[in-house]
Parts: sequence; structure tokens; C-alpha cells
Amino acid sequence: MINIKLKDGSKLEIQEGMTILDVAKKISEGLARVATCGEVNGEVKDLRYEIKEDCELVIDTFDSNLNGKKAYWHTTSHIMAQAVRRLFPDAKFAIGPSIDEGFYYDFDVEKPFSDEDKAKIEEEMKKIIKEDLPIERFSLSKDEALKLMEGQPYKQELIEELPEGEEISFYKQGDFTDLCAGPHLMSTGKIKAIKILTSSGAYWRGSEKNKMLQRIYAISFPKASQLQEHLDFLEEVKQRDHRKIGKDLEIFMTHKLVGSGLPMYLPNGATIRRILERYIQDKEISLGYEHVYTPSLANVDLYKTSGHWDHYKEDMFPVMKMDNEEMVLRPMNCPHHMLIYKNKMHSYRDLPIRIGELAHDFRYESSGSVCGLERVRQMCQNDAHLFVRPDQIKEEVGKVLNLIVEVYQKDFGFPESAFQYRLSLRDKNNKEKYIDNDEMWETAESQLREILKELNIDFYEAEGEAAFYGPKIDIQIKTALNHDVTIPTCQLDFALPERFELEYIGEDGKAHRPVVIHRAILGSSDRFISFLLEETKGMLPLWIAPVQVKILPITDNQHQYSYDLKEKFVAEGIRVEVDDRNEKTGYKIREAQLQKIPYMLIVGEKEVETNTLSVRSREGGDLGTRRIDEFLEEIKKKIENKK
RNA sequence: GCUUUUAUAGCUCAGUUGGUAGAGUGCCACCUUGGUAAGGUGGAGGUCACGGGUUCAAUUCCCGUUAAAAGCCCCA
Repeated sequence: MINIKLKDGSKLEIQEGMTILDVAKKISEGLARVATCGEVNGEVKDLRYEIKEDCELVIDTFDSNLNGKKAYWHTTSHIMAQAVRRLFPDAKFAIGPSIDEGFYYDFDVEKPFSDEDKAKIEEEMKKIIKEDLPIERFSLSKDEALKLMEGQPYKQELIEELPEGEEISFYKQGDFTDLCAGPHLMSTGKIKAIKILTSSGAYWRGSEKNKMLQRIYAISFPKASQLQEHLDFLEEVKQRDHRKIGKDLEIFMTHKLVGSGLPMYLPNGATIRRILERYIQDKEISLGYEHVYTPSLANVDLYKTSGHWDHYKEDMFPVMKMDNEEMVLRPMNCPHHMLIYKNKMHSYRDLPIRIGELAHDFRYESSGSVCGLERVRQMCQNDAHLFVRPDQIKEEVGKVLNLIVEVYQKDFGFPESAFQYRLSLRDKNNKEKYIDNDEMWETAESQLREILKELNIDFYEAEGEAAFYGPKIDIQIKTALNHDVTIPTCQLDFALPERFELEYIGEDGKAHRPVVIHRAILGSSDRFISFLLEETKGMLPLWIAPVQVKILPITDNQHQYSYDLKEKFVAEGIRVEVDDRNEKTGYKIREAQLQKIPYMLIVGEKEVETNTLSVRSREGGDLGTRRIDEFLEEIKKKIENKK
């Protein structure tokens, strides 16, 4: 049963079995306001859920803020805080919100939590659950609240920042009271299966200038089986980590002698990269792009001219001083492409001009954020700069978005759920991070928004995610490690054309300033491959698989037949290997299967006699006997169709 | 960069309360010539990441460096 007390004091009782959506329909006004305003400003005064053990926990059909999971996890976070209070009486409490999967709580304690500490906390939490303490809500004035939180500097800091005159809510369970906006369950006994997952340091209020607190991540469920399912899921996700797949399938390696964030592509990985890079360049050529090569090393003045130096020099590799020159490894390619544009005079008729390059860039990513192929210190960007007239912005951005859809959805067939479109805006409260030109920002941001809407693309907006020179449309994915990263991006830039004084001659015979669109479709080859590995779990699509076909002779009587076959396939451009080792067929199949090779061709006496093949696929097992030509045509067609 | 943790054979990992190490797998050889996910026997692989310190003695304890993992910060 769900109890909802409205501001006027009346109570609304909801029948068991109703979803939160039903509830929302019933009193949609009130609930909707709670969803956006929290409990204080909305009409709904106090929203608390009671979740029956056998009740469906997921109620995210309506709004994540009204999610039953969140109330459940948030309640568990208070239980964790209470357990920490009991075991570590000197601990100072920061915040303990629910997150997408579970919750965390930040504590200021003498020493980081050890594994034993965490086990003890978990035990204590179970005790608190058993005590089934009722959870009470009450409100105080600011002064009273500050007094109650005596000795809790973080809580007091939070209270100080609340608007004057507002009543401040607390939740109390037994001997523990916490500043909290709710909502919560009715009592601690409603929580069933709990698990502390990890702990680590986290800065107070997310700023490295502040003290580092100790954060404990945990999760809870109404049923032990749900907890087990979740733990199994986490384990499964680990198996999908591109670093593991990359090692297992011999795609890339790293070596400490080379350095952190500097992966080396093994032959399999190099094949994947070559195919991807040729693919995207061919695609670009068909769309009117022109490719260039520019150096990875440049005079530091180039970046002073572009403005990158002021904004990002800490993230660049340090300057190399030569006789009279100061050189840097480039962190991006925009300045080079600006100069290429400037190399000659352009007519308005020439635009758009699309300059592309598979370019190596170097960024001094902090050691803690380097990660496999996902975050590296040298990467290969699938970069391009489109020089357009202001009246061409919409069409060109539209074309870029269409290209993204064609690549990701049509050719690769990634599910739409794999990525999200993000309109990345500047942070209006932190303007010094961005080029100073309010009008430009307003125009550019609304133009991008319009294009997204016109193309009917679902997107969300994120302030503070823009580039310093302009807003972007980023395509965000969630990695196996739950990192939120950008792969394709499309950025509007009114600033660099100004900086480099780019011009074209308009119909009126006068000089005009073009607009630049920065875009990357694969993002970087490196990050794209990490995504591809995780998304496919290593089952690379046939057209990309480093080895597409493996021929497995049963005995050495079939070796010559196998070599002849190989030649035939190679002549057709198929990547093929013969496993002529002295091993049994089952063994060879197992190995090819673990390498996730799309097709295994088993050839024994029977096949040699009839001039055929016995085909096995990594997904479907034995596909039966085929004629050679027939099979060749079949896979050639599949490669052509991609996906 | 910060907090914590970790580093033993090509890979996955045991182990040593301080006396220089082991399994599985892979690799090599031999036997086995086999039909859709692991045939048998034997062998070769390790200054226990690197540099210091403590100690009669360090792979083990301490400090530092490098690299990796989780989270935080950052991400043009």
C-alpha cells in the first residue's frame, strides 16, 4: 500500500497492485510536481512508499524521482549511515543518495574502511533491519536544524545553504536522525537483501579542492534472489569489459615500458582498425569529404592562436624546446585544418568544404582516468572540419547526424538503447571556461536544438558539457564499467574562424566569415573499438572479424585440400586460416569457438571426395554440408551487407 | 592528479607466520590420424614488477618508483 499525504493534510490511499503510473494518473498534478520540485515546493507534502516483499520494485515508468527503487535504496543508505554511526561514533556524515544501481554514502572517518570494516557494517545493517525501526519524518527551522546537527559540519554546511525560512526535513529511525528530503519507506524492516559492493575515496561536493571522504557503495533488494541476480549481472558485465576481450582475442596489449594509456594493436586489432578506418574514409569520400595528412607535432604558437593553449595546456604533453622553437604534440587537429582552409581563397560556391583526417592526437589524460582503449593518451581521431556558410549550418549538421545514424544503426545495427543523444551546452554560471560571446552561444545552442527536434531525435540537454568554442551534439554510451563516454560528436564553432580570420567571398563580392562544424563519427578508432568489443561481447560482425573463416582439416590427409581452399578464399578477399595442427577436431573447434571466429569449415575424407565443406558457425553450430562456391557467394554477400 | 587496493611462469591464479616457489592452461617433443567445445606421456619456462631500507637471511616486513584495478576529479 502506498500512503500519500497531501499538503492540505488529507491522505490519499492507493490500492495494492496499482503501479505508480496509475497513481500518477489519479493525481497527476500533485505527483508531477513532486517529481520536479521535491517534496517541499510541490503540493505533495510527504511521499513515502511501502513496498511489499512480493511487490514489483521497478516503478520507473513515470519518473525516476518517483521511483520506488530510489526510496528503497535511499532508506537502505540511512540504515548504512546508522550502522556506521554505531561502529564509528566519530564519523562525520556527508550525503547518501540513491543512484542508478543502488546507493552510496560518504563519510569522513579517520581511516579508509577495510574489508573487515565493511563486513562489520553489513552485519550491523542486518541488525538494524531486524530491529524494524519505524521511520519518522519531522521538520525544523534552520536554527533548530543547525543545533540538531551539532558536530556534523557537512550537514550544517548543507543546512546553511537551504533558502531562509524554509522548513527543513529530517528522518529519524531509532537512535539515528538524518537531514533528508526523502522519500523513505515506513520502517527499516522493509529492507531485505543487502550487499556492500565497494568503497573508495570521493571528494566532498565533487571538488578536488575539498577533503576526500570515504564512500561506500551498496545495494539492496526486497528478495535475496533479486540480489543474486544483480550480482550475477555485475559478473556478466565484467566478462564484457573490452580490456578482457581485448586480451582474450589478442586485439591489443599494453606494456609499462611503452607507458600508461599507450596501447599497442596486435595483428587482430590492427585488422579491425584498418577495416574501420577504410570504411569510414570511403563513406566520407562518397559524401564529398576531402582527406588530408597533417603533422602530429606543431609549434606551440599554433595553439596560442587557436586559443586551445589558454584553455587546455595542462592537458597537453609538455613543450619540447628546440633551438628557437617550442614544439608540442598536438591534442587536436582543428588548427591544422583551419590553416588548410586558409591556404587559398574560397568562393561562397565552394562551401561547404569538408576536410577530414584520421589523425593522431596526444592528450595527457590523468593517470587515474586512463582505461584500456576507452581513455588513452594517444588516439586516432576520425576527425573532420566542415567549413560552411551560416545558411548551411542546418543542412550540414543534419547530414552529419544522418551519417551517424547510417553508420551506427544501418551498418552496425547497434540497438538504439546503446546510445543517447546529448545536447551539450555551456555552463552559464561558469562563463570563464568558454569563449565570451553570449549572442553566439544563444544562436548556436538554439540552432542545434532545432535541428535535433526537426530530425525527431530523442535527446537530453546537459549544461557545462560544451566545448570552449561552442555547443555540441554528443552521442553518449555507457561502457561495461558504467562510464558515460562520448563516441560520435558534432560541434558548432563560431570562434576558431574568428581566431584564424577565415573568409570566403560571398555573392556580394565581399569577405564573409564561415562557420566551422567539428565532427567525429567513429570518435576515435580506439574508443570505437572498445565500444564495438563490449557491444558485441567480442562476437565481431563478419565484415570486421580479423579471421572470418577457419578451415579445420580432420587429418593430415586433408591438408592439401585445405590449403587449396584457403587460396580460393583469399583470392575472394576473405580472411581465412587453416588449423593444420596435430589435434583432434573437437579441440580445434573449441579453440576457434573461443576465438569467436564466425565460420569453421570442417574438412574430412567425405568433403575431399565430394569437393564440399562442412560448415559450422559460432552461433548456430553445425550448418551442414555446402558446395564451396555456394558458401563463398553466401559469405561474400553477408560481408557486403555488413551488420 | 587524489583515496584505497594490487603486482608470483605467455595467460588465470595458489603459496611462503622471513630460509629464493607451485597448479591449471598455453608452449616444445614424442605417441595418437581423429567428424562438430578439451586424447595421452614427457619437457622447457620465474633474480616472485623495479630501486632502496631493516635482517645472519627479503619474493614475504618498511619506504620509494613504475604499471594495473575501483571510485573521485578531469575529458578541447
